[in-house]
Amino acid sequence: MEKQSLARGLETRIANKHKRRDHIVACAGKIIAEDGLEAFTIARLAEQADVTIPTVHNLLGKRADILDTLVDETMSEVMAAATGFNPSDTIAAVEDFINGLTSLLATNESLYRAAFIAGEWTNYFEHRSTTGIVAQARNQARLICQNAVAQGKLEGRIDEEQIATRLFSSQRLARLDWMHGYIDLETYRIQVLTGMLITLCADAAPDFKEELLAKINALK
Amino acid sequence: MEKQSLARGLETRIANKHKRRDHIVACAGKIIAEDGLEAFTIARLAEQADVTIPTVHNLLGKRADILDTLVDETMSEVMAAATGFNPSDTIAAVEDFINGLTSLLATNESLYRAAFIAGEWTNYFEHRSTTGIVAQARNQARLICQNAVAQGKLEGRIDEEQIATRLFSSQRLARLDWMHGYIDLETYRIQVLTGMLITLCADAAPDFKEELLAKINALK
DNA sequence: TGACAGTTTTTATTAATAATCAAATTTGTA
DNA sequence: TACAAATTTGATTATTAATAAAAACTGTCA
Repeated sequence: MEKQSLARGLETRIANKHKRRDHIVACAGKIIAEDGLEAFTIARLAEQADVTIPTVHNLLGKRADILDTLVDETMSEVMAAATGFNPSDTIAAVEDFINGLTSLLATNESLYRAAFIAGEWTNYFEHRSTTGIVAQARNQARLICQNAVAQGKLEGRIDEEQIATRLFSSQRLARLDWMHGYIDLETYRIQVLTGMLITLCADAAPDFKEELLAKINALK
Repeated sequence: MEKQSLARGLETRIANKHKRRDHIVACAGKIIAEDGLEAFTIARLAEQADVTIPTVHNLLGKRADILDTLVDETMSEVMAAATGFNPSDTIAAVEDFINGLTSLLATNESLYRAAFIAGEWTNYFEHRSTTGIVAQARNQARLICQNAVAQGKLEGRIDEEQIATRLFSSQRLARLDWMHGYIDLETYRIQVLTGMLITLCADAAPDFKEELLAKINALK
């Protein structure tokens, strides 16, 4: 009896609450995408979402929480886009990875930039963590390396973990430059690709190295 | 006559002003080093420096200007420490570079971390700029590569500019991890070294590659 | 040394922002 | 329509950056 009384309309309310919450998060992304992180104030967000400031806080918590939410949601899209390549064809895997990623980013470049900036700000990419986007990216790099070693494309004279680390780094560093607006998305793509291929060169068996060099020099 | 009147005691005043200014900047570094950028408020700075808030503003301008000043001063030390190696001995040059740099950072690790954090925040490392610490680091990397190519250590099958870019990147990325507190200074040193040596491997002539591999595997 | 011209510091104040609480309102259901 | 509970909001507090104008101080020279 009491339970029924408590539950009266609760489910519907929760569903509505989520809708309103999502709307506010979308507005947050829009503000940051348009005018940067500096412009992202609670007052501005409330205005944009057509609610009052306390409502924003009630639904999403404090400013940092709102950024966390935005970053979380955006990064799950990014994660999804950066998978699905076939790790056994080393060069194709590298290409598919970065092409998939930049294709997604291109769909709303300023929003994704905003989310990455917010992510850096909130320490989302704390790379010791064993879950999340960083761990996933590292695992993908490792997988590519393991396959390449197994196929004799890499000689194994350098620890494959080291190679994987550098593959991952290529992607990370270029992304930072794109995020800061130093380079555009296409340059980002090329730099990641070049960086990864050069890294692979360091331990490549002769035939594979020829293949890599041809690719690298075609990219210039 | 009027000029003399204007100049009355001016030089002494300017000297004193600089002293007071320097003291405040030092306090700023101390605060950030101890409690991070978040703790760095004008009120806290004024208290630490034993002056009032308007004095801080009068001597150093707005908050962002204070950070700029701190970063500028710290980075000129860093620049000085990261030079002076002999670029013709490739491996030694790489080692001297990173050893010189980390030795300096070790003298006041938290302060330097603070300055790098502030520098990222103020976009000090905007890497398109053709002057400053970024350009210098890139030029050093380029110099090392040019020497290596000239000596036949690198085969020149990969554009030496690309190799230089990756040498520079190795340093930059590891430094970011150190700055964020993900890795300690010694790990930073090892990672830069490993990254640079692996990069050189990608285009190394056979003999030089053996030398590099020996170094890399000794580092693990 | 003392007056003073100009610099420096400070008191007082403004403006912007994040965050919270209790009161008023709205919502979904029976 | 009435109700219980969730939601929103007006009002308010606290923190911070920044500034203007008055007060205090400083270094020099007669």
